[in-house]
Amino acid sequence: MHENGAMPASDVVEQQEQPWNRRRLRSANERLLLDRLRAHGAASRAQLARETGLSKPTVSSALASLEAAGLVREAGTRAPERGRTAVLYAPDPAAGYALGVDIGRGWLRVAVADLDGTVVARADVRNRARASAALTDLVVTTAREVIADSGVDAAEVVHGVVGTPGVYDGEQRRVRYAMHLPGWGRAGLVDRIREELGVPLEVHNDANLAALGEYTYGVGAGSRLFAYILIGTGLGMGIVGEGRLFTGAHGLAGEIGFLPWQDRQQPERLEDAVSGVAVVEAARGFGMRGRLTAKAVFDAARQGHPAAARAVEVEAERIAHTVAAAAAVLDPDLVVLGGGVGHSVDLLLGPVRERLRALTPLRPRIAPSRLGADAVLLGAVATALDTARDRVFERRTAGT
Amino acid sequence: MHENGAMPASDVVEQQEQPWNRRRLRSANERLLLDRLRAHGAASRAQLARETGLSKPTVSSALASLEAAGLVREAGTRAPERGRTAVLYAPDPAAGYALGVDIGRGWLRVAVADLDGTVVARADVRNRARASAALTDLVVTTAREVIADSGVDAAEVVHGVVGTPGVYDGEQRRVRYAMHLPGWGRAGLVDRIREELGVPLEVHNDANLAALGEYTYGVGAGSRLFAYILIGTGLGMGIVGEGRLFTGAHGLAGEIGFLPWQDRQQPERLEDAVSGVAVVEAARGFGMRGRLTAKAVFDAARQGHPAAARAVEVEAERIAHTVAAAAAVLDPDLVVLGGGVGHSVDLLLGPVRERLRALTPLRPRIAPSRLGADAVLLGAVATALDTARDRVFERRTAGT
DNA sequence: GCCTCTAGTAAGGCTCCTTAACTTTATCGG
DNA sequence: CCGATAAAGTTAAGGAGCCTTACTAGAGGC
Repeated sequence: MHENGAMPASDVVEQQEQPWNRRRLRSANERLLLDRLRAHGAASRAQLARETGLSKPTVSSALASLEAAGLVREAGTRAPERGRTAVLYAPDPAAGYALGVDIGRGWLRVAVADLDGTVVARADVRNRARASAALTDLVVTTAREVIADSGVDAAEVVHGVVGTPGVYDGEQRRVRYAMHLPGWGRAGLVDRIREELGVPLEVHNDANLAALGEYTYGVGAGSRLFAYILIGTGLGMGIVGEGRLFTGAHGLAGEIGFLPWQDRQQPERLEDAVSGVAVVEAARGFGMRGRLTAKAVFDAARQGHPAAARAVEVEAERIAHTVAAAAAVLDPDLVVLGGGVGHSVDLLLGPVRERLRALTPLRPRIAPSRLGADAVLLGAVATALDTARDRVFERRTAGT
Repeated sequence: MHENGAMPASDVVEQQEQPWNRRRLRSANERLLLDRLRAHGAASRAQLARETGLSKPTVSSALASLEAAGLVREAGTRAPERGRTAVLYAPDPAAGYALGVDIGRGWLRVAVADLDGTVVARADVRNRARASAALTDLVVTTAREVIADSGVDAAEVVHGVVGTPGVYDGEQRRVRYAMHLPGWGRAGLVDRIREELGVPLEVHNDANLAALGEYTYGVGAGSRLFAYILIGTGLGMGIVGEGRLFTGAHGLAGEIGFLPWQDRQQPERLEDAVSGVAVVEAARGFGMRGRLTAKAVFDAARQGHPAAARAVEVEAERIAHTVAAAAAVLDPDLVVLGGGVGHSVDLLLGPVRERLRALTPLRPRIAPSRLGADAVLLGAVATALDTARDRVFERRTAGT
């Protein structure tokens, strides 16, 4: 189910098939401690011993190894009610860095984060590239600049994730179904970026990453299963269950642009009916004139313009249809609306909920995106961090 | 995501949080060997050592422990090209037994299987119960009979799984949304069965179990992600990814009866439009007369009856709509059609595929159920076996 | 009969965990 | 100010389980 772009993360299943010799035991316990520190924050050795069930000497020695490997560092002290003050340990965020890239139609965004997930450098650049070479160049130079800005040695950037519309086909080494990015479907582009940057890269669908971003940093935190609906130039959905992406058999899960949809009017594909363009078309249909954008229509609706208001109603109904279909198939506990319409979700939320009541008895919580335009970038960072943490651990403990 | 009915399987996540002391290492290696034997069949000690990466002495001693615990037994010999003949070991199927129950509207089916998955006893009984007490009694007495038939000591039946329409609500201790089973929604019924049988029980949705059945014993084997659509009195879908059930946030995933559906005609809910009853209604609408059943309509269509043929066409279109929605959201590599219409899938398959071409560019493989009416029962058995194997391993290795 | 090849066992050593006792350092109460 | 107490952390002894090496057991080829 985990359809990585390239450079797949170390295969968990195979690792579990490995036998349990002593070396793996040691490493498993070090890993246990490190994960605990990441999840619950700094802690003393005695505390870790109590919480993990390991003995105090074991914790001491494992922590010493982790510190020697640069994975963990002292982080202040804490005085208990009475007794000796405890020395606290915390993961060293500077043990490695991850790179996140969001290649969108209008903007290219790049960020570098440390292992704590703190973004240490970032750039947002207009994407005016109209050919594949220009785009790859832009990505490479921007990424280099951001890494330079961060003051981090390039070799410390352990892993990167690129978000893009469409789906990366690892065999043909190219992105498919990315209609809105000119030239971006050519083969070998990602390989070129990877080579020039010297960083292992994965490529993922932007809606999927946005979902992961909302899960890690946003409104999806703690959800058992939620769907992120990205409504912009295109239409996409990302699904996150138990903190992991649900990508389907071929990486096409959530391609809700393909949902069947027979309107009274023309549009045959749902994508054409829900995306930003459709709002404009609907507004025109109801009699609005002038140079319209989706944003303009929403703004007009907010001011009480009747044709715009009706266009928004139509859009809400279509979104409700999408949500209803997703709810019936997936049973999420949360649906997040994001993408280009993010700014206008306040207008849509009420009507969508109302239409939904008429469509289905299932009513998942519906919430606007908290991260807005940053969702994809932060999702890319979060995903890159996941494997970066593994890689750093492996690299640094292997040397010992 | 794993919404068990009750008596949840040992929580994997918590187990992974446990520290790795030597006892767990031993047990992990024994487990590794046992799983390998189950997956790839009988093997010698030397062979296991080569394949798992453990040393020969370790394999020998672990296998000796497993044999002493009754989990593994000698299973003949094999002579290599030259050299000493090897003694083969295989999992002992008689180390424990699992119980599967399928509570359907028309039939109650019960089976007992050994740890190899071989059904050792089975009964199919008409379900004429019209009240909750009668149904629970029928389940209990039938299960007792089957266990007695199998010649297995009741204490050796380690785990059971019950399949039913609807969804089990573990908090309220009752089955919800099971419209077609009179009285079956009352609270505490499952607890009563569990008590009277003295077997730990889980309850799962029938479509979900059917999907698992097709995955384990049927046409879904090896699929990365597939959906089983159960079309009978009701309409349901089970989703299996990487061999595990996908149940959604509240166990309602695949409740495609709730898919939005606006037909030119009346039915508002898809369930009413696709189920067996709907076929009959459609046939009547096209002018068929007499006492009709779904089966009768399909038979007539096979004979060339024009109204019946048109009713089947309509049904195919509705199924195609369902498949298209599932495909867009989930991206399965396989969709299995089963349930009451199972016998008539040959008639539907062609038209469904044809309609699908018009609806969406995504075209997962569509196949008829291989297990037919046994899918739910075998799925229940397979699910029960999963946890039964764990339980038996824990119980028998704990004593050592 | 001897060689070769594979299966399986025995002995010794290594790693890493645990238990238990001990040291260190803090607060509290007189 | 000093001993009692309590918590943090270390040291030392012991043990469980794995690996390596070296061996024995049994089957076939020459």
